[in-house]
Amino acid sequence: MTQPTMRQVAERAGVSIALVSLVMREAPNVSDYRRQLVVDAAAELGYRPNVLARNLASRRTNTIGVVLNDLHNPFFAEIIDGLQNAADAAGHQVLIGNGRHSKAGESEMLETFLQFRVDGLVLVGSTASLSTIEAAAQITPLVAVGRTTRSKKFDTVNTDDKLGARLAVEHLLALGHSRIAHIDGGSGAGARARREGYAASMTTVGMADHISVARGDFSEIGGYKAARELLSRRQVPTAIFVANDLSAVGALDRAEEAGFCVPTDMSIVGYDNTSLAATHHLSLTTINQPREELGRLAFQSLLERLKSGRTAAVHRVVAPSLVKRRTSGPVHSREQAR
Amino acid sequence: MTQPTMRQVAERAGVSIALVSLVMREAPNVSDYRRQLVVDAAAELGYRPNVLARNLASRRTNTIGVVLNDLHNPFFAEIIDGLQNAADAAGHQVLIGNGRHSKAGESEMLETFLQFRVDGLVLVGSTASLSTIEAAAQITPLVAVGRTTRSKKFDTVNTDDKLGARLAVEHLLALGHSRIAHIDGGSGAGARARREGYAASMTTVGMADHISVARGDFSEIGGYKAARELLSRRQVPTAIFVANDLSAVGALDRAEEAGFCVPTDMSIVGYDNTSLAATHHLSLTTINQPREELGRLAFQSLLERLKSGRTAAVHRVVAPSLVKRRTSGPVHSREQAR
DNA sequence: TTGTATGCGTTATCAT
DNA sequence: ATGATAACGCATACAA
Repeated sequence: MTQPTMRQVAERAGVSIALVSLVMREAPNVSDYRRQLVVDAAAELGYRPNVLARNLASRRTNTIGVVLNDLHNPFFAEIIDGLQNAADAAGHQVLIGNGRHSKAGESEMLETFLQFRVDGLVLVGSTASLSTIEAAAQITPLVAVGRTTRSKKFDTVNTDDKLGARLAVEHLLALGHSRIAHIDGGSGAGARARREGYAASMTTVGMADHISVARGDFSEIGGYKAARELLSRRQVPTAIFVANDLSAVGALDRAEEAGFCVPTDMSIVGYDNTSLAATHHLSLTTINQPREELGRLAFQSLLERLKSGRTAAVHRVVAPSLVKRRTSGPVHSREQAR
Repeated sequence: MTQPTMRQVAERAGVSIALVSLVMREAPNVSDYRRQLVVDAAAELGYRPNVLARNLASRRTNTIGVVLNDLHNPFFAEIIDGLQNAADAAGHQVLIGNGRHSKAGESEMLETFLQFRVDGLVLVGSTASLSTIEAAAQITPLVAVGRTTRSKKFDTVNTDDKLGARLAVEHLLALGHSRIAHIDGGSGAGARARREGYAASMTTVGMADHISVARGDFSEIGGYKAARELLSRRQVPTAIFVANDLSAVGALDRAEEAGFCVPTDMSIVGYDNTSLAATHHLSLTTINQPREELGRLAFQSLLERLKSGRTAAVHRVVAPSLVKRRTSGPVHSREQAR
């Protein structure tokens, strides 16, 4: 149960601890002969470097911490994929912490990672306060994904959510809809921009009167409840733009439960273009976010601060796109008359 | 950027480093007066304990590592929920590593956690070789979730998958089906037990002739492809029992794409009862696995080894149950004639 | 209750 | 190319 140390490897190989250290770090100036001695001794003993000691001494951990907030949303899984590919290529470890949808949980994870002295921090879908994030960014390079709040202290990577919302609204307008409602993401990351983009687009085309927003929370059940409220309002919408795919599924459920046929009686457009939306069964019209690229760019931001010592904040924005599927269609005359 | 240490806190508070250490660990025998001195000094300096140094010195990390293999499957997210609740209550940190569906990735994550000297390891949905796992279990307490392989070296927590498969088959039999096919999980965790349970149940009721298995891999696309193959066989099944929900969605997609109406022409039963299956839109008949309990029990196993020093392996099994929804129904006469 | 001293397993500097 | 040795930041036995 007690693991061998460099000391024991050194003794067995008949060399100094320093040399073992050099071999472990694959230093160039070690004779092949002694290197082999050390490698063999280590293998025989089952030596495994103690990363705690190594990181303590070297003052680097070669690890970046990712604070996630919703393990249930495939959107985040896909961001991690991109992030991890990039980190792997650069030889960095990725550790994931679960913020569990709560500010407290998120702060706790943040603190844990800071105590671990990670080299960098990635916050994805964070709802922590700006001051919390900035405080952490003071300590270590930090990038927030999907958060539009701009700060001079940390980097951000996100989709142009206002544009995304506009694409959704314009798609529905083109299909003849006017009573287009929105289920938002509450105080979640990116929710505000999508909500504002929706309102702005509606206003631009002279449909400010039809602006109708129900509060959601980016969860499936949140979408369900919001749809229930929306469909019981005096002015029933003919289309709903939902702030993310997960909520859109909930909204879809409620709409069908209430007897609406999608897309005949009701069009629904989601946001994210997760694997969920792509399933043939759902076939959800949605706004694509380039998820892997978001992850990749996040790591790139970190790397720039780590390697090049960049300190000025960089805010990267990627473009969303419309993905037409089966949950949106032309407005129906029966609906028009409702 | 360079963080304060205990030394500086001690100087500022006018006490010894040891006393600062005591205060940080909330030791009982410290005078209120000095405690306050230390607490204030720490706050003023923005002191944050260095977990690397702490863990190195104390030889405990208070952290357990979880190796996940599929971030995209909500099934795992729900296990983590249960695990994390239990760990929180016991004051343990949880760090997650992504094995990324590959043996190599999983081994790498395992190694990373071992180098971090985590107090315990949880493998969920692992496909690593028995020897790899046993080697790790030699070093630190380890529990595998969803892996039926029994070993004397590590604990396991899993659902009785043979029973689960039987429940699925019996449900379909009761609906009048006889040509019941199975899409398996390939070499994935739990796949074998479900496949064997399926075959055994079919045999028991004298339907060994109708045993028909297509290879999947627990992924959505895997389910899609397997269904495509199944539906093109000479004997087209009237029902499919799929090894997990995610694959069942893929199978459902393919069935509908091929013109089958579910459940009229084709019944589909999944496995896991993830949030996915529960959506009104899918409403997938499935076998429930008590996911949070799996997570809770996993942590409990670890805790027993950690606290009580248990060393004998314990294998916990929980019972699955059938959840009837809308993707399964009585066999249709037209189908019978096919 | 508080302080002193040693060790945890590395890295890294400086000799040789 | 290799070895001694001083950090790294903290915990902990022991002393006071």
